[in-house]
Amino acid sequence: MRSLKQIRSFVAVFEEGSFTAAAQREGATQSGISQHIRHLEESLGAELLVRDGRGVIPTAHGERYYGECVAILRRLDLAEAEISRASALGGEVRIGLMPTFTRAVLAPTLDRFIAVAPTVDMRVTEAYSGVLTDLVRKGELDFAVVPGFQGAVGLSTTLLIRDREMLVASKNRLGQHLTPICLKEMDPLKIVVPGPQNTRRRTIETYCASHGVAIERRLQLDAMMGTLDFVASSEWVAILPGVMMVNDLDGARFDIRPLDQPALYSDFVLIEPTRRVLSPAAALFASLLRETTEQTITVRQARMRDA
Amino acid sequence: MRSLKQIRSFVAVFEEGSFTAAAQREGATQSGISQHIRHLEESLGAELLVRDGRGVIPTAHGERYYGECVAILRRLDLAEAEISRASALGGEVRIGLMPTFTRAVLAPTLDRFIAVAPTVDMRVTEAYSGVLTDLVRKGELDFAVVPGFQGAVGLSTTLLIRDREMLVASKNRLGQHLTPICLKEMDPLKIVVPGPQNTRRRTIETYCASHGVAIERRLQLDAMMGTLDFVASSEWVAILPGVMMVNDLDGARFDIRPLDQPALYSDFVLIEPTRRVLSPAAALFASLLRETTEQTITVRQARMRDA
DNA sequence: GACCCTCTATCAGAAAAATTAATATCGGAA
DNA sequence: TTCCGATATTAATTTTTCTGATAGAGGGTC
Repeated sequence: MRSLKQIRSFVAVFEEGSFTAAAQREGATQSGISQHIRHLEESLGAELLVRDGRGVIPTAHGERYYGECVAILRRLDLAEAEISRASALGGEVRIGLMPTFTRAVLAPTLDRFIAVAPTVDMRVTEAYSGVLTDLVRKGELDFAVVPGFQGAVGLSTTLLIRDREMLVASKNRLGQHLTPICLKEMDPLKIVVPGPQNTRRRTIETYCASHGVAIERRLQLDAMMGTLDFVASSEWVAILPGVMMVNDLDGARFDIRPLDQPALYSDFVLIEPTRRVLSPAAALFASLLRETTEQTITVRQARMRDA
Repeated sequence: MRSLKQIRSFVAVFEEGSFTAAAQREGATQSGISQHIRHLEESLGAELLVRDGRGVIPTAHGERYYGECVAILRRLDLAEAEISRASALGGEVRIGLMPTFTRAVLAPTLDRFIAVAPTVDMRVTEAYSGVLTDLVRKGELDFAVVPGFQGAVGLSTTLLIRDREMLVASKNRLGQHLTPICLKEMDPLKIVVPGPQNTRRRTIETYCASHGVAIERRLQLDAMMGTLDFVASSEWVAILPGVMMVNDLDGARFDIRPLDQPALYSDFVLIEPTRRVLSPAAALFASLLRETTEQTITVRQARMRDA
């Protein structure tokens, strides 16, 4: 009577907030999902979801049942992972990274990963956090690394790294490379910022507003690589996570100075679907990514002490 | 791909140790069970059970997977119980009791239960522990109360009550009713015992052998009521759990004296299928049964102090 | 309020999966 | 070897699931 398909359908509808979206995610039709939910509700003898013409809202029963269902799916996934993938580093790993990570730490991580797990079919998607979050929830990525945030339905979150934010400008424009800098004491900034849909935008604006940083002009640029290129060849500056800039610590192209008074830190978290368990290969990649990132930060701190 | 039917089939085969028995329990055919297991093994890419011509033996993978599966089924059952049965005292309750319990504590328990849960369809099966255990494992009983023992696959065990064993004889044959008695100091016993398939047989033999109790003659009688009747009208004695004898504390029919030096205690446990969760009604009955039994024991202890 | 847009429910036919009964096969015991 | 009790296999059948089309319900907009 009860089936796992019904449960998976319910979890998908709950997380996506919509039958239609759930159908897409599960590779099914809206009609099929609708019937699964109906049968589930009938056999439980209780409503789980209220259809409100504009999507669905779970009932109290639905909320509780969802929690159990996710836990059950996860446990099943874990049990099966133990048997079939049993420590074999194979299969495919699909991860999502923001440009922050693809710029500098991806390459060395990949080097190490491929050396250890040569047979894994590796796929990296570069996108901004909103897109990555959706892809992870849909199950199209094993995990993604995104800015720390306040949770999302169906995702589990683990802190991967905490990194310092840097003021970046072209060479010889900021003075003492790699030494702390207090923005409040500078001339008004001509600053490049990402669009409002980007989590970083709010972080930066909040920092500037609450610490009296003067801004002369603001330029909205939603391309990370473009931002760096533009900054390198102009008098504009940008605020970027330090982890992006590890290959430019020599000062050949950029002046890089950590924000100070107060320092600004950004969290990056690993998100994965709660209903699933990371494969050994994916878990390995995640730990290598963390290690590599931590090493680059350590290297930078050493350089900063020297400077 | 994976389905709950497959998982339930696997759990049944594991617990019954046989495809054929599992098929019966699940109300399916042996062929269907066989296919479910095959699909499960194929999709996991691992053997779970070794067919050895004389039943099945789980592999190491099978053992681990079984544990997870039971936990998952139980959790699902719990989740659904919370929703559909939500504290409604209804449906049916099927329990199994040994004659030990049906003789004296069943009636008052039923009285109390029916007063509180008048709409429940109540079914009591009287049998010895082996039969009850099988019925519980097959899911045909919600729970049963049997002598404490060393676990069985697929069953969870909870101690219900610990009771003192009594020497029972017809009136005026044992001397001081309700006072402790040391068997070693008695003349050789003419004792009625149950057959070797009964758990009590071993308990009694062990006690007698290890505490120097002399036995003149032994009579094997596998009927509890018959035993009592025979004892009441002869010079034979029996060793019985105190809880059976609460209605005979007045000494009108029997002399009853607790074994002493050392006292002999018997545990009675509640067994239920691990994969399921007791319905609220069943749980209520279990707790009433325990309460009632404890009360009878308390009453007896008061009488014993007086004696 | 009429209209439109988006979402879910329902239905019947098509496809897929589970189930069965019959039978083959295997392994151990006498 | 032969038999017995068990599981595996197979093909036909039954049941369930899935789909595509369509109907209906609920908000937003003009």
